[in-house]
Amino acid sequence: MNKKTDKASTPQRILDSAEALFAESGYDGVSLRMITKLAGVELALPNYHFGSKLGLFRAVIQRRSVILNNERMEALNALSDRAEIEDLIEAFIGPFLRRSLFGGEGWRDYARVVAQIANSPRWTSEIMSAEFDPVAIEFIRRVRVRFPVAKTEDVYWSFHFLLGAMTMTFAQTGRIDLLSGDTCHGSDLSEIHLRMVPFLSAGFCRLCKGST
Amino acid sequence: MNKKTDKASTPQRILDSAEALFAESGYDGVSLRMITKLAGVELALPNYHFGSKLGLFRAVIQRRSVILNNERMEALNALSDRAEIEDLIEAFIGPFLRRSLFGGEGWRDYARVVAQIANSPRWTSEIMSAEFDPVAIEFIRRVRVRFPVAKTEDVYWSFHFLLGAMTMTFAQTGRIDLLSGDTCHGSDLSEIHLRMVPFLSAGFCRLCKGST
DNA sequence: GTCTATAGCTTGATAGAC
DNA sequence: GTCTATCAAGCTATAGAC
Repeated sequence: MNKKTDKASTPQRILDSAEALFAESGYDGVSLRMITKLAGVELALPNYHFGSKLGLFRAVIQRRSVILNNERMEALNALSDRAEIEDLIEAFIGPFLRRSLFGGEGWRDYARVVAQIANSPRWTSEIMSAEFDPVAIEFIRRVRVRFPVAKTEDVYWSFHFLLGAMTMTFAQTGRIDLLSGDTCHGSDLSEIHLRMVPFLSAGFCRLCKGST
Repeated sequence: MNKKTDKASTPQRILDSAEALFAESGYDGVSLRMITKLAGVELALPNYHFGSKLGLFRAVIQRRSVILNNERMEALNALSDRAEIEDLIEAFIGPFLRRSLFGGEGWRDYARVVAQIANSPRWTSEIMSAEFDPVAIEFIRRVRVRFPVAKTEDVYWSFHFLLGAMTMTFAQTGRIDLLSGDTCHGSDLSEIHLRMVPFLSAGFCRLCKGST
């Protein structure tokens, strides 16, 4: 039984348990029985509250992507049209980064689920585009304002590289800890923030400034 | 039945079919029944040739990672100690990129499987580190020769961002095609090569040159 | 090396009582 | 909204004939 969810409503308990398990083993690696056992509820309840296993999966994603997208959109709208690329990238990745760092296990697990769906063709249109395209489009619009001479393709590809680096990093797979012999820590997101924004900003500048 | 594998040996046919299906739906999203049906072989044969479903999964990865790692190591060893960061990155990602582009469906599917395991904590030590750490370590060693003043952490994190951008890009999820309204094409890897090496090189320079 | 048959278990979903 | 019971289908793995 999940300590954090003992007093939460049934749908919340189900969402929390599903999120934790999906993060570790993916959509098909988890059964409704595993989820309901962890949540301490009956097997029939996920289907009652969410219609189906797929409905539950979508609900797990949507619950936090709504919050995240609001925060990102607000951060972008707080910037002037003359904002530097560093500010734009900070607005896009900052909310996700801070949630992963300070938001507890739930947000960390959510980031792991996002990394999985972002890297599989299976969920591309069904979930990724549906959930994240509006903010992505606004981010790209502002990058083009910042770099008016940039080719359209260069902006999209820069965003794509950002997306890959971001999703893998926030998923905290443990790879960099292992590879670096514990010199780097995937869970120390302040260690990350210091490096991800400059790294990606430099990439955008090189590609979008027009001066090759 | 798979046209390409009609005349191949049974283990090869099984590997090819498993690769294609794992690429789309991941390890748990695919059953031995689906694999053997696509391969046109009996249900018992994967277990005979590979011991278990997990053994088959490992074999799918290893078959091509051995080839890939040899090519990458050779490309790195062909460089002098004074090679530019662009050359180092080209040596690391070039072989994977060219295989994905010219290697046919098998290599494309392999890249999709790699993206999934690279983005899940579940396979980090078991597969990712076991298969890819040696080349990663050699790449990082050479980056540190190129940037002697760089902090250890900056080099590892730069590599991590490279890894995220690379695996998602080569997985060809279709996201950038959809997002860009078919302006960019995830399958046009020459379009990618032109942008990924500069983007990542700029990131490495910003982080590892020591001049913030 | 291949094929048939099957054991033993788990799966998602639901019908019906409360 | 919850709980029990259950269904039909699917799952991995293997034993034994050829």
